[in-house]
Amino acid sequence: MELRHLRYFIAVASNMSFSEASRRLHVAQPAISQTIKDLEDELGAKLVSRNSRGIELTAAGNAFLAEAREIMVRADGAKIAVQRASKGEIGCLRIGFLPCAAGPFIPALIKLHLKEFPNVEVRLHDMNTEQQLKAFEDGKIDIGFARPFPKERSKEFVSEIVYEDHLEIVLPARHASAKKSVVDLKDLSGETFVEYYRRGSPALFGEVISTCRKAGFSPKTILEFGEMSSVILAVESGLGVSLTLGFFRGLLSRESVLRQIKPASSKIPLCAIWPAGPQEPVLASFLQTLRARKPTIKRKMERPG
Amino acid sequence: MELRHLRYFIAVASNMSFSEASRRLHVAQPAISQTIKDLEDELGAKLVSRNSRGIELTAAGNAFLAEAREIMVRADGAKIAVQRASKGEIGCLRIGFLPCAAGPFIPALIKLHLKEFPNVEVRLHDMNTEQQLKAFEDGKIDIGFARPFPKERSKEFVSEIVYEDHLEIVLPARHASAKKSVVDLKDLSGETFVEYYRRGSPALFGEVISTCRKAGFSPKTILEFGEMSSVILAVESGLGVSLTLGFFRGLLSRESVLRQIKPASSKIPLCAIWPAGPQEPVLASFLQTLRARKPTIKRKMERPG
DNA sequence: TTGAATCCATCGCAAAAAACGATAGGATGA
DNA sequence: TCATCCTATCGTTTTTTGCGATGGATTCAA
Repeated sequence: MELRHLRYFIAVASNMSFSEASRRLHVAQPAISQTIKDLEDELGAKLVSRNSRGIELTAAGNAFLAEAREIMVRADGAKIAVQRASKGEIGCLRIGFLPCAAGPFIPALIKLHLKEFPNVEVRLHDMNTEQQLKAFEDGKIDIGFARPFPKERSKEFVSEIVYEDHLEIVLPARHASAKKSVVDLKDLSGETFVEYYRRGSPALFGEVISTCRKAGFSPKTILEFGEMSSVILAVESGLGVSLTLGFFRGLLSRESVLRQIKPASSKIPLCAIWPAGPQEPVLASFLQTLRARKPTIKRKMERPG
Repeated sequence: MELRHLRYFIAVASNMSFSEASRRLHVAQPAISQTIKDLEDELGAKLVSRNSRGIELTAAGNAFLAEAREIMVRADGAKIAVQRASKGEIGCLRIGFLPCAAGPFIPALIKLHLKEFPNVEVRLHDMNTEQQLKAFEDGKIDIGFARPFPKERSKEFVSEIVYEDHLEIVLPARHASAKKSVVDLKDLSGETFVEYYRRGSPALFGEVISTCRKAGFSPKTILEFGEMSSVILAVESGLGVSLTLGFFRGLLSRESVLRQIKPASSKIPLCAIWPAGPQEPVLASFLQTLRARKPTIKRKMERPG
């Protein structure tokens, strides 16, 4: 049985005539007769009773007609589903993101995307950069917002910088250097550094170290905390100073200040990362949304001025 | 697009391999490749991404797979529906019946039939014989329980006697003839006859007349009533006597009696009637039930002894 | 690194299926 | 009775489908 049999049978049943069906289908009448006969033979039951003067459907024919129509509707539905899936209008998009660095702009971005693609299912998974790399290997996410992946893996992925930040220094409000608008990092070589824990963000931690090196020293003591708010609290309690990302300024109270540093750190990018190679339409359309939104994200996340 | 495309695609997607699908389908691998390609061309989207070492479904492919599976299930369902319809297991059976003569056995008969064919939809329509004839012409019923149709229409129908009854006489309990066990109809030639109205059952009415003729007279006065209970009531009120069917004995009170007559009337059959020609399976299976039930119906409806 | 194995795509040809045109048989209606 | 309309059947042509052979690409193992 093929859809052709159903198409012909539906035409015959709808017009109650072989010859009318043949005209509608632009097919010769013997082809219709033959096809209906084949269908009846395969099903093992007469579907049409051929009386003189027109035809009638048997009970089996009526039952089959209803099913056949349903099938044709679904066949059209299948085509439409493919069209829509291939335009990225339907499907599932699994997003990994760094909660601290991407969390602030993710909700608005998703909302924007769903406005245009309301039938896409979005799943958010908060993961650090390391976890995202693994999630890609396991095929668990389609795109990630993370720090750059190790260079040796870069061929497997495409990435695009969403925004960049710098390291700045958090000082207790009463600290001597707090009066300057740009702090010379060398002046802090004797301080205890309070930082976000290494494993949580190796790239960030590494940048802290190398920025100090660039200033000509290695941090004497480093306290690591697993929560950024704990880091700030420690500074405000006078335990030390912290080199951290500018956009954390929102967490500061009156007890601490954020200052630019000299020498400046490298730029610390937050990237959108996805597997190299053929790209699913849901992802492609999401990337379009992301690119359109990027200026807004940059404005929000990068240090003003 | 044909079901073949769906079958092949489902096999490819299920096995995640063209060559494995070709083995399962007992079809050469190039045929699979070509068919999937044709399908993709028609849908205007890649369904399968051919990587080295195995293949992957695209988002469009996944969307299509779900639909395709659904369609194949429904296609099987359509075949099954036809099988069942052609065995009379599903469908709709519209029954016309004489309420007085067929009503008493119809419920049990339907119940019996539905026990074996629970998915048949039964619709009951109470109609007199004349209405049933018209209902057949309009294609409104599939089988009728009625008095025999006029001979000139008999070629269009097949009929089968369900049970037969005789005319008997209903007399007021105090009537002179009520003492006899068999009443000589001649003795009643001067009586008023109270009968079920002619149009309601021409065959029955005609038999009343011809039975009187057989006894050698024409009824002097005939009162017609539209309800059998009114007929009985009239007799019990002393308005006359009534030649009627034996099985109405159930309606009688102490005020009237039912007696056999001499000469006996012709047998009055109640028939199952259906259109000649090809016969729908729902009807065929119902006829089987009817034939199996007929002895019980006869016992119930015909006069004992 | 090389050779064997596996996988999918392509090509030319053969087989099968579908469609066509002609025509026959049956019923209807003027 | 003849003309008309409808469906079934037959033989032929066209289209589709399938097969075998082959090639490029990749993987795995020696």
